[in-house]
Amino acid sequence: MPELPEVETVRLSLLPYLPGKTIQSVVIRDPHVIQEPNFERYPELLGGQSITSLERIGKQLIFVLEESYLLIHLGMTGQLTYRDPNRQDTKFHRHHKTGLQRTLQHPVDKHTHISLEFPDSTALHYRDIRKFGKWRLVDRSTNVSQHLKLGVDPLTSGFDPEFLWKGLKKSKRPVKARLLDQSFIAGLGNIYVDEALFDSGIRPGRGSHRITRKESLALAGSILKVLRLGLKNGGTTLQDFQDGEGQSGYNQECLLVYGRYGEPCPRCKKNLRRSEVGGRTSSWCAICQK
DNA sequence: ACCTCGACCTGGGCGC
DNA sequence: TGCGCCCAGGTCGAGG
Repeated sequence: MPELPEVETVRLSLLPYLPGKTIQSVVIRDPHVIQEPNFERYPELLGGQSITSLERIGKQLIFVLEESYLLIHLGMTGQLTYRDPNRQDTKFHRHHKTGLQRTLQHPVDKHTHISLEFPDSTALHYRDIRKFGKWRLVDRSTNVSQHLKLGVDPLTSGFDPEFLWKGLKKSKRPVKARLLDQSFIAGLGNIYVDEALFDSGIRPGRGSHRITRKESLALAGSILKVLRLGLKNGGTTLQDFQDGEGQSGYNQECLLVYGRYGEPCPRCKKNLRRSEVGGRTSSWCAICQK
């Protein structure tokens, strides 16, 4: 689920609430997603620290604490929601599948594995159905990009057509697989890669090293275009995604090719093809993408 | 050094 | 209604 626009949507939605809050207690119901250090030390290490700011590199969320970085990756189904018990439930806005209210009232259920509790009785809940998410706690001296082997975030100044072209030249794998490599570009996933490749007219199976300089220029623009659109639409909600307040995104309504194989191409009307590229299901147009 | 593949999980949708 | 199969936004590590 969560690619760069979804993770950024979560970050932005939590920004009004978390910075300045002090972590009073940590409730761990299922330590499955906690990587390092051992989860038993979390209450001791996190308790009493306050949250300075919230940052993001690619799909990685970074809680900047006084003495640590709390690194949270949402995996496929991770959700972070802020609960304020003083806010009213809004019964008319329940998620059609999960039943979760679209307010600040994310109730603890069997998938809510970790909660950070604050002195004002509000809390940050981590819910993750498939448990592919990961929590890590590292020292503030850590270089997060280096530590997690993350490449360039496309929404930063390090990302430009020249960087893209040079990076694409280095691999003979399919261009789609290269774009999904988080140590090259941090933040793209299956949805936005398919969308960007369609927008720039490039087949996902083309050899990465065979993408021309001119195509890289178009592709760089398309990547930014689809990511910004996703962000503007509050992320793509296929099943589970919601922001920190429980709101679904609506970018799924703007996807042109992802998951639409068999349907007519929005540009030429010939049916979109489906194939497996880099181990991921891909949707593309044999006419519009070369 | 590179790449492909399966594993890690749970749940939804579909065909029978 | 129920079972079994396939599929899903993402990494990771083992092995070729």
